[in-house]
Amino acid sequence: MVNKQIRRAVPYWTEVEDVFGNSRRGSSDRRVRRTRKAVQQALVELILEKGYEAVTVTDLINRANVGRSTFYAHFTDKQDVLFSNLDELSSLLRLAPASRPGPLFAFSLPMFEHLHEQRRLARALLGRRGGSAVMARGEQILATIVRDELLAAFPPRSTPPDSLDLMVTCVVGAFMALLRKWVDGELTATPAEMDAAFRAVVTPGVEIAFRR
Amino acid sequence: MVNKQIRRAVPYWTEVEDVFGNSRRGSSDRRVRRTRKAVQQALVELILEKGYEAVTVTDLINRANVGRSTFYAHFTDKQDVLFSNLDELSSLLRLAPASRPGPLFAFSLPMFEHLHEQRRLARALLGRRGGSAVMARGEQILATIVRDELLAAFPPRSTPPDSLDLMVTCVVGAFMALLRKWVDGELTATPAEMDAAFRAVVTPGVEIAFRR
DNA sequence: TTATAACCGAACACATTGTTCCGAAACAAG
DNA sequence: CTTGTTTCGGAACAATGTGTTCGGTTATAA
Repeated sequence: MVNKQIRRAVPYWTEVEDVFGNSRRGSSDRRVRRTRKAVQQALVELILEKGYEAVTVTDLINRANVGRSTFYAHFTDKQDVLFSNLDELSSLLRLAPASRPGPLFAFSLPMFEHLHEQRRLARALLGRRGGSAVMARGEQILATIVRDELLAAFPPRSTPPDSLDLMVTCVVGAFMALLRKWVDGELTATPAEMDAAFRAVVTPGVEIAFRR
Repeated sequence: MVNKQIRRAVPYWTEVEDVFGNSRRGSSDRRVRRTRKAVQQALVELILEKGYEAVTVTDLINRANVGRSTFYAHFTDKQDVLFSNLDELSSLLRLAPASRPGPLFAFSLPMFEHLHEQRRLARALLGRRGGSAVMARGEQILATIVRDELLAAFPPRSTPPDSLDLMVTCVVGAFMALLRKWVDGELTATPAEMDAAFRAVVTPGVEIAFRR
């Protein structure tokens, strides 16, 4: 009577790692790919319709036409689905070699351009209707990028480290604020214009602070 | 058998208005004041312990030692309690005459100072563990302040209006990012240092953009 | 073809929300 | 102090959402 069969969905998978450091997988079984994609797409649709907070797991499985037990065989949470969607956006955050000499904040333009192409997904994940978790993680990643870039561009001795933190926070905060309003459609501008505005406000202050 | 008696808690109240434009009241009945304050304090405590999202209404009424029906006689939501707490912080946002000549972004230092005094409350309401609604509203209010300040300091013709929006977004984004990390204790600095860092990064870019 | 794994869906226990009701207690006014 | 009013407490309730279990069915890969 004891059920010794281990019930595992998503078995023979190869490991991949997303921007969160979580392990994600690419399946060999067609059913698995089908189910996961259906749920992910359903989440994006529902976020754009009602906002992330308002989306329930019941909504998801109805929209995706997936059984309840099936859902929980693949994802632990609503949030798990949210994060799984980030695989597609992760490449975007991986650019920025950080040690290449050049103009400051080189990540800006490519990032705006990439988000422009993925408008729909970006809006769902990064906009106000999306959960704040994605933005928070993006902020974190961007902070290390900016920090490394500044340390590479200027001799580390010229500034006390805690002052550097303050500066990084300012720069990242300005960028993320621009980005959020842009994907939400509250700002109408081309990627080039966004990049120009960001750099115009932020760069002079940074360079003066480093007395270049 | 019909209950014609209108059951209203919180009756003979004088109107007040908070930063959200909602009407709040100061009661003459001691029981009412006692109940409201108990719930508000309970929320602050619980936010600092578990974070806003994790706090349930049941948690609130247990911590505050208040009956369930009593709670719903005073507040509609968890969020309603959150907003009601803002009365204490509202004065902080009301400063900034906006039309007085002087250094740019004069709101910055007083705001950091005031938040430093109200450390505990500020952390609960504005920090990561607090709901994002408060931050969102603060951002909105600050945006109009910054916008008015820039329009007052520079002739409106010198800049296209949509470019102004971009700049305002940058400035507000930088400030709010600093503020959030500061109240969360991720940044250790005095109010004066916070103000200096904010102005150092942001001011040069703004003044150059307006070719002063 | 066949063994296996994924799927469906119902049923379940549990938590949370917001409402209703009534007796008890606190309050303010006279 | 008495009296009429208002608030409080707390149980009970329906409604909704979550996450788990399990037996039967179907799709998949080899």
